[in-house]
Amino acid sequence: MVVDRSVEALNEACRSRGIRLTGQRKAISEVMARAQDHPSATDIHELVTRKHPRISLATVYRTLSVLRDAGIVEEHRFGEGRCHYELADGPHHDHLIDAETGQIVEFTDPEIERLQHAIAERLGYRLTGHKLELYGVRAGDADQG
Amino acid sequence: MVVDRSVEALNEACRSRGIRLTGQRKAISEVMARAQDHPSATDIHELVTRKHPRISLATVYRTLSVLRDAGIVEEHRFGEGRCHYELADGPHHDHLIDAETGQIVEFTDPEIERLQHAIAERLGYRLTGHKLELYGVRAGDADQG
DNA sequence: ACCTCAGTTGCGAATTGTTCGCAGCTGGTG
DNA sequence: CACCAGCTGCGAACAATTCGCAACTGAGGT
Repeated sequence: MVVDRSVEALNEACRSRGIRLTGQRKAISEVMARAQDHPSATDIHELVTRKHPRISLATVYRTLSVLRDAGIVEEHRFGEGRCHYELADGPHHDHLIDAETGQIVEFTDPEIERLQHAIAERLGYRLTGHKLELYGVRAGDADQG
Repeated sequence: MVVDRSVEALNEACRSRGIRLTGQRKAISEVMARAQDHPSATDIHELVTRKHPRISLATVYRTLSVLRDAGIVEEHRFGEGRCHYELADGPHHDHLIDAETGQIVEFTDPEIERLQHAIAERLGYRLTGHKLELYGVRAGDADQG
């Protein structure tokens, strides 16, 4: 799923798009590159403070917006209030959220992608984006009945 | 898509669940019954004020929560910040949001429902809920090139 | 190495959407 | 018709995100 997670690749992606490389941005890229989950802005802020104790949450938000607009990170709004972020460095995928633990599982399904386009077309629209989230509990777990 | 939209049916649904029927709640039910779109809490508040000029936005939120928990209305979080509400009085459907106008089109697709279950199963989960939103622009409109 | 300045940052305050605390009110039951 | 659990209005509290502004800093040119 991950094509290239090196910080240098992210920095290069920024340079190529004319995004100035500051210490804060490099630190955020580093955190994003390491992240195995889908951290929120405050999660990221907390992690980045290890390297940049005085970095502001606003800067984290601003940087994430810049990276989002550049197509380098993806922003997700799962269920509740806050946004979650992940690198957009692999092929498209959707998410299944464990309703009990909040754990997020990534998956792809070409069939469902195709269907979404077909549905939009059927309704007279050209698909420009979509959001598919599945919520579930681990099969065979205690809460079955 | 709509099975029964009469205010009396909603009131009865409340009574049968032990939800006390106040003037405010009846007015909110009335607004929801009439709504052809997917109004936000403030939309609903604004409409309800016609009948109850002193109703508080907090009451609207509280009532919507009560109705949501009772399974009488559904709460959606499309793209941006605020929640949108609709009666849960028909069969399940998903939404396509016009990326330009914000207009919401409802649709159902048994195939996609089936696929979602299949995917969850494949990942070792039992599907308990899902969210599918398509974003698109009207095909053949100006912004094609 | 140094200058320059547009772009970036930190701070705290503003915004937006939603919820809470509490004193007063009210539906529906006896 | 009285009672009281549950409901309401109000304004304040909250949470996530954005903004305004003065100070700072990368990276290109010299």
